[in-house]
Amino acid sequence: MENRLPTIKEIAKQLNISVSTVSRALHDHSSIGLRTKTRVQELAKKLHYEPNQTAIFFQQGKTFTIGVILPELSEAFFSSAISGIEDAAQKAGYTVLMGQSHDVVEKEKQLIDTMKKHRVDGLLISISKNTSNYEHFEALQHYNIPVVFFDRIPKIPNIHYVACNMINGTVQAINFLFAKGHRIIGMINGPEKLPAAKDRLDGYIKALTKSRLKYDPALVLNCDLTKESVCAATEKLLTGKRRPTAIVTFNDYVALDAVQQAQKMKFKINKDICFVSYANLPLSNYTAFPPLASVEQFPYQQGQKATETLIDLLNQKSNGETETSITTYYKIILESQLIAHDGK
Amino acid sequence: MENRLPTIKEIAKQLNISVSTVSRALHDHSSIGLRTKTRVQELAKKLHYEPNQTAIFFQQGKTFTIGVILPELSEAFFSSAISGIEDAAQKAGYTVLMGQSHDVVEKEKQLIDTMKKHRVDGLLISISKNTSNYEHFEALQHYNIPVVFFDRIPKIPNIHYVACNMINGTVQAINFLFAKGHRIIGMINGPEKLPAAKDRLDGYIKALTKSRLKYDPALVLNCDLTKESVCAATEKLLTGKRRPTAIVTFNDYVALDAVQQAQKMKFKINKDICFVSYANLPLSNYTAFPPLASVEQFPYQQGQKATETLIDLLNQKSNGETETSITTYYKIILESQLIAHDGK
DNA sequence: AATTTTTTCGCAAGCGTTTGCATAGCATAA
DNA sequence: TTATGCTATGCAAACGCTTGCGAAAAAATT
Repeated sequence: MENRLPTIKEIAKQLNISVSTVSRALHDHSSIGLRTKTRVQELAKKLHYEPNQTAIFFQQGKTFTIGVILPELSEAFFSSAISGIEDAAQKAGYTVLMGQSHDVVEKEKQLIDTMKKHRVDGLLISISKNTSNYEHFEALQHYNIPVVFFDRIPKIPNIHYVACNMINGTVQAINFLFAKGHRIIGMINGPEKLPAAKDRLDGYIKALTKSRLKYDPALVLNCDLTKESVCAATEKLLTGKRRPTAIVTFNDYVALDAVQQAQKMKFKINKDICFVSYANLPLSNYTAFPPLASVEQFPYQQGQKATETLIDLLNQKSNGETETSITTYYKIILESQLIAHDGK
Repeated sequence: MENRLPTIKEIAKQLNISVSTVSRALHDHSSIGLRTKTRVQELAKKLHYEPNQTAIFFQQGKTFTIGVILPELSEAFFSSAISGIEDAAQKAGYTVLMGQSHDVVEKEKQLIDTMKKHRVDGLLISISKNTSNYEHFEALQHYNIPVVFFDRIPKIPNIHYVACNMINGTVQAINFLFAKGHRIIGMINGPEKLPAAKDRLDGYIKALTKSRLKYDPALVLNCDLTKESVCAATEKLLTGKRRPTAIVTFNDYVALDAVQQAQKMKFKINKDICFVSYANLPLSNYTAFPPLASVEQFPYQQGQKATETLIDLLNQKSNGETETSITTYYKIILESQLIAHDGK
């Protein structure tokens, strides 16, 4: 009952032909006679033959596998992204190997190692928020394995990436609030290091200037996304000298925490104080006081797009474009979009 | 600049020794002299040598990869589960290859094929809700590749699985409502086909009987989880002859939709009508009228546990236990648990 | 019938690694 | 000195498959 999987060698022996003939027959090669072709194919089916991909991968030096490294699979943003990635990969005949860094740099390095050893054809990476040293990414260049970063992009030149432009979304958000009559608008931003936080701030300043409102740094606070820091920031804003009538928060979770804190401080939501945020989570539809609007970042599409460009790169590579000829780096920016939650 | 990755053969040539010596040196084999060992290791480091896993996989017939097939990555339950899976796999030195079936059977079959071809060492599967024909799973037995099902289990004998017992959780839920004085308790269940739905119903009946309440089939409705069907079910329950004062819903999303519908019908939530559900999503903390309580199904732990038992099986296999000797099938049941949301 | 073309197939190398076995060199013990 | 035992290394096969090239067989053309 030793159920060894059948190989083409097996088939060849049983049919008294050579393995090369079997191989070609299974690939419907033109140089194989119809008679033997069908004989081979029938026996293959009968034996439940399945080509050993590991042998093929090895033989061809290509695995049709793309590695994905991201911080946290259970986070809504990333689970949408990975969903888009997997869909796009599946469509192109690739499978995805994945690992989560949990935002710890050491794990991120390990994962890169694993992926390298697995000989993934390419890599999709959203970097850990604690990563400030990028040499393990740069090392990948030596190995000639294409990388497309998404969402969380390292600050190094000459990389491919797809990200969502938060600036425009932020501008939309501010304009939205401006149109509603708000003139003092605060912001609870994320960790300063995050590029995503910088984008938001840039958009914030840009929109204010356009609306001829003055930019007051005291109205912008950073938080580390923990509930405590969000509450602290909220409290500080709402007790400050210039009390904002609206606050833009880093994401929906921050918004929810901030709302709670504001309520605790006896502020009337959407009356004394309004919130606008990012992410556009579905839950917004259900909560008591969802942000008035939320900037959608299209995680699924980001994942999808990143995968598609990676596969593009892979095709270029196999089409003989030498590495040196690849001088263009994909820098794909999706536009974020403000989604207003029509307050019934 | 043709950046071919260095091989052990390269190293051998440069050092004028044989590949086997290099191989052994890199593995710190005892039969290699210290002198050559260090020479090899140093050159390897200098050349940035990385063993070609694909060759090793092929050679060893083991990939240290486990395949995961589940319906939808972006669903909260599954994204938690996959997070647990990945963590457990990573800990054991495995990587995970994954695909989503989007609940379409054909894709599920394809994925199994892909996984088979990739020669994953084992498989973790949560089946599509539309799967009623299980032969593509049974075929896996022939290939001697271990499978552990989780959460959504096919109804076939002799399989390994880990699931969460919804019966107890349901009993807890009903008892919880009973203790609050409710005597007419409705249920908006999921699709009848789903075993998960059966569990809930079983628990429902069991608890009612224990509390000496009579089981009224009119109080239990099935829905297909779409908003429309949920609303329809809610309306039907709330306009029925015996109007329930509490409703147990299939999951938190269903609960939220039902709450909306009830509000639209001018019912006062938590006064005229109460809700209890499943999933225990974090968002419950934020919504205006979260279910009074929710049955936690521990998706992360399920994923983790499933992975651990799969790896157990793999170890048994490599330890020479013949397949015939494996007569015991793991049937691991986690107990669900009612989490009350202390209504402040 | 002789020759060319086409069809159909086999040989063998190669992909990178591991590993059982053989074999040098060399020191130690008899 | 010779036999014995290590130590350190090399040889070669094996894993399953693909593919360039050559060759036999069959068919078509003179």
